[in-house]
Amino acid sequence: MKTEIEELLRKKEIKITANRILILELLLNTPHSLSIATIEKALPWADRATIFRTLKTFEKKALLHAVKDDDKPIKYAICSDACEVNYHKIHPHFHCDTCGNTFCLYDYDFRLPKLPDNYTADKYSLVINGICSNCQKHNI
Amino acid sequence: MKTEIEELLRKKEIKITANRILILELLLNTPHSLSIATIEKALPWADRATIFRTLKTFEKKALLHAVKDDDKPIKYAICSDACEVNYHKIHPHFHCDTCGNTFCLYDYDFRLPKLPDNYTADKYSLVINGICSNCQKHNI
DNA sequence: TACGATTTGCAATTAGATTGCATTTGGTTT
DNA sequence: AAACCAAATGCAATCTAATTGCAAATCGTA
Ligand SMILES: [Mn+2]
Ligand SMILES: [Mn+2]
Ligand SMILES: [Zn+2]
Ligand SMILES: [Zn+2]
Repeated sequence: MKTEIEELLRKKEIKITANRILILELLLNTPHSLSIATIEKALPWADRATIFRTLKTFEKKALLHAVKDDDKPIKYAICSDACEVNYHKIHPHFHCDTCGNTFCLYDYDFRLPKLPDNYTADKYSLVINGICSNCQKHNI
Repeated sequence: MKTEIEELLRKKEIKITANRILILELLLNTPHSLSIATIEKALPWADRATIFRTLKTFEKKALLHAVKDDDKPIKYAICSDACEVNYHKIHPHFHCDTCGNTFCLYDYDFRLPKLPDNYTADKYSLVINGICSNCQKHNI
């Protein structure tokens, strides 16, 4: 496991450090996006500023992306394999009103409809709110 | 003009005050959403806290809605006529990378595609980034 | 081992949103 | 008109999240 993570960091040209390994491991093992505060709770020995800068580094290297839902602390999630430094695969996100988690919807078939005349688009952000598959089950 | 505004406030059951009239007038006369800071600049005599609470009041009464694009300060825009206290007409927003303004797209034909199994949606937020009609013209 | 470039830890700052509280204001009741 | 009450306002203070400065710790390499 740790080897895979180091491999990933190497591939993205990010210098390997203990902090980075553990933060990346946490993100990889979590099915939803995480905020700095949440990462801080999961890795109590880690410093907030270090987490912040680690996330920024990862973001710059297209290892993860910021997820901005309606809630306050910004969350971060691992990028798709397709993402590179100069190309980010845009995709919708789903925010569950029950568990509060926000998920990346990589397989959701969504395309932007034609814009009004004289408007050009280069990216979008779609956040859907509702109840996630997991909370659906536990709520019967 | 002022009479129309007072009429609108009356219809929404909001007590009429000087602050509210002028803040609402500004929002009505602006084609894009406005942040508290921007309103503060346009109405220098107004207090930030008062603007804040006025916007909250307006929001609660379905006179306007918060617009959350990728940029930091939250913006606010007048609601559509269809909006009521218990029903808000959801619509996409357009953020212009050139002028920085964010517009409501009331006439944009957008419907949420079918979600993955076991996911239910009750609302969404779509923000499109690009260049607006106005900046398009000035950029030839 | 010494050196130079990064990364890290800790404290402090910034930005924006939000609140407490005393005062003012506006409408209503004697 | 004077007293009265509730809501609105102004100003300062607080809170949360994001971000930065700087010195010490690290790491790879000469
Ligand atoms: Mn995502
Ligand atoms: Mn809008
Ligand atoms: Zn859920
Ligand atoms: Zn524009």
